[in-house]
Amino acid sequence: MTTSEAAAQSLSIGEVAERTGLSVHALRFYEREGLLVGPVQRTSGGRRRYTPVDVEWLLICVKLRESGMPLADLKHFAELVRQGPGNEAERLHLLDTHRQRVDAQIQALEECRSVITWKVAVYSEHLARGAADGLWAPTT
Amino acid sequence: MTTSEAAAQSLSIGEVAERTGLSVHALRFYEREGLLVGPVQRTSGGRRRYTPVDVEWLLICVKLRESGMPLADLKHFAELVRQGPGNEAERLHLLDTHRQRVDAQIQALEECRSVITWKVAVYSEHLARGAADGLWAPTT
DNA sequence: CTACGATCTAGAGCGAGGTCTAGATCAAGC
DNA sequence: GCTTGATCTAGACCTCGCTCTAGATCGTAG
Repeated sequence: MTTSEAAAQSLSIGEVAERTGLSVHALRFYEREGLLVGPVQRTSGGRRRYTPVDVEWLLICVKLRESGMPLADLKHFAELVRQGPGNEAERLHLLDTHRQRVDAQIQALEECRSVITWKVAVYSEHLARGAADGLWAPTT
Repeated sequence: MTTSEAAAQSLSIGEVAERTGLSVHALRFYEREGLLVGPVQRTSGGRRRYTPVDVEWLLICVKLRESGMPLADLKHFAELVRQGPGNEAERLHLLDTHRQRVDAQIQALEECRSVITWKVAVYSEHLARGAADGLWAPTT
């Protein structure tokens, strides 16, 4: 890839915000916090230029955050990647641990869902019978 | 139910904390914030005594919180219940809206899960092939 | 009666995860 | 050259949801 091709593919912070769903504030915050793998390139004027690899990494960050990974873990993962090859086992462990947490979360949510669904059914049934049943007094 | 039976069934804040998983601090906080349906009864000495109905409500609160309902919504729900019969439609709406959010959350988590699973598979495969493949450089 | 642990109130403090502000600079269009 | 909008930095500020502290009181076991 030539320099001009790289420049053509690179994106401004605003464009990256659009593509990732993160705010420009959050993007700068993530960078300060060391959550990115490399330092973001700058134009001669000092503006950030994100490469497609940067964006790919950010999209993964978004997925990990969305699923509840704390910023600290994300930072740790970024550090491992920065260190380069040799620590793949640790990266794997980090991801797999998180996957287990996500599984637990899904299960917990499904339990909540069934409790809520049951309550919704109770109210629906009551309303379907109409106000005629004036004595019904839901405790909750 | 006689007064003494009610007393026998009632629980101290510590016992309720155990049964609900909330801390005693959180229980007092919830009360202050108006998240409970009624005022908690007190002993002559001023200690709280929770009824089984209080505990049942708290268990529902826990499920709703666990599934991401904000305290403000929980408070709103509690207010509706406090107002008594007549607003069941609104309660239903509140719960059903939340159920939809939970569904969306579960779906989002499942997407995250599949992204993570894929990444885990990539690393596993790499590690299974061993370090012989020295040129492999994961971008993330 | 004395300890000692549980509970009380009011209010301060905290950690996570951003968000926003001020004031300056950059870059593109007219 | 001038205007306008995007971006820059450093750092203050915010919301949420508790958590903790201090100092007093209650209540039970010995």
